[in-house]
Amino acid sequence: MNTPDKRPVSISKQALRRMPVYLQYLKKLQAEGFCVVASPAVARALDLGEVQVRKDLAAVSSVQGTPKKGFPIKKLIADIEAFLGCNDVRRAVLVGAGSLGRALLSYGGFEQYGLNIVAAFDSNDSLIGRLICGRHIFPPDHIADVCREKGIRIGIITVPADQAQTVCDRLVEGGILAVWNFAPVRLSAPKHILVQNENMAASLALLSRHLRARLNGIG
Amino acid sequence: MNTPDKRPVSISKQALRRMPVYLQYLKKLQAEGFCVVASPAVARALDLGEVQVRKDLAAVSSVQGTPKKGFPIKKLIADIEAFLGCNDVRRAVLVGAGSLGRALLSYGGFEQYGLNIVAAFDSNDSLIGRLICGRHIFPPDHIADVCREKGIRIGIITVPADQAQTVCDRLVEGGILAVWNFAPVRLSAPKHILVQNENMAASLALLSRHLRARLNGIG
DNA sequence: TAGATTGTTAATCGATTAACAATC
DNA sequence: TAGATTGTTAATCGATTAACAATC
Repeated sequence: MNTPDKRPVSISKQALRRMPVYLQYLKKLQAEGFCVVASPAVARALDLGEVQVRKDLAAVSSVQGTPKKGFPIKKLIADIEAFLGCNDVRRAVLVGAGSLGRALLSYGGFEQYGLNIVAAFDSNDSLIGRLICGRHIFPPDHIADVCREKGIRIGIITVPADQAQTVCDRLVEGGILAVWNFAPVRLSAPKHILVQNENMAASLALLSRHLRARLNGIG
Repeated sequence: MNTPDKRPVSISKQALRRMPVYLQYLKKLQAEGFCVVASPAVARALDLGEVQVRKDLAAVSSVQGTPKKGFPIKKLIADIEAFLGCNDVRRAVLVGAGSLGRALLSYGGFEQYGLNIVAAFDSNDSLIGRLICGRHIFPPDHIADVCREKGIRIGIITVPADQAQTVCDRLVEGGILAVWNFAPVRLSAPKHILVQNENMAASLALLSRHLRARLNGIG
């Protein structure tokens, strides 16, 4: 069992985003047979600052690191998993079984973080009733009912932009608490609902501009 | 024609990430028949700070905004597109035609930002030679050759984690300048290569922890 | 012991927000 | 004119980095 709330660990949003990266790397090290790792090594491997890593790990680790040695990998993995809530399984539904939706359905990697997609919805009649990657496809007007019945907390939106708001409303109606939005629109939702936008265009913009700078010698 | 380098417009990384969001919204407004928009309205619609929007728009707009009115939407769209480099088409290749790879191949939205995926690679024999979403699938050992021949600058990696580094090396060998990496690993590449990691696990971590806080009343 | 690594405090850097004069 | 919105400077906030004493 994990120390239940030693303190309300405060950590920056950015540090939180780095946690899955550490987790990934630590698991790799573990698979390779290592038992202990020091922050400078992690920093080098992941191309991050030494102090940053030291601070991040200190923030989530339940044990102190040993000077000259580092942290026990196994414990660190358990701590990060506990911190991220990988252990409490969270059931989610996905709306929009188009290509992106299916990609997410078939991707097994999210289970590692406790996300379990239990059902999917699509307005396409030819999909309804079918099983895609092991999930039943329901028609969109069942969204609220299914969510309520199964006590779902997370909704994943992978429909086109113009349908996203309607879908969001139905999810909220069904008692969802968090929305992971892949549609390129801002959704409006009650304040207590967390809307996390996945914005690939933003990344693309960054990439595109970097490239431009390189080619033109601007930046 | 756009003002060629009025100044080496400096803008924060965060602001750059917001640009596609503005672009999206402005296009929507334009489609609805609006010609002018003021930053407070944009701020409200996108749930951002007024000053932030004002500053962001001022940074990229080629014309001053008119007090009490705002900005001409058409011009603003053109400016943001020019700023992001949506006009210079950049050809890219994609490696890994699994479910995520196909999702990206079938997604038309990136063309809006000047990204054009011209070929794909996969090690699965049953896919090689086929056409997926209009792109030919080649075997992985042609990566470097194809990139060199076609003068490709961007490589998109959607293979499993353990193959990503090899793929990256081949792309670099083929003269790629930027890598958009969807595999959950840090890639090592020469310093002049831009590696942009698309990290959905990071978003999921944020979402998951928020949800946890809400449910447990931590934060 | 000597040296590497730890945890932490203080300084720096970057981005957001508040405040305000200028303008249509 | 009055009022809304603009652009910009200064203040604040948050995150990273530098510095250093403590420790195995």
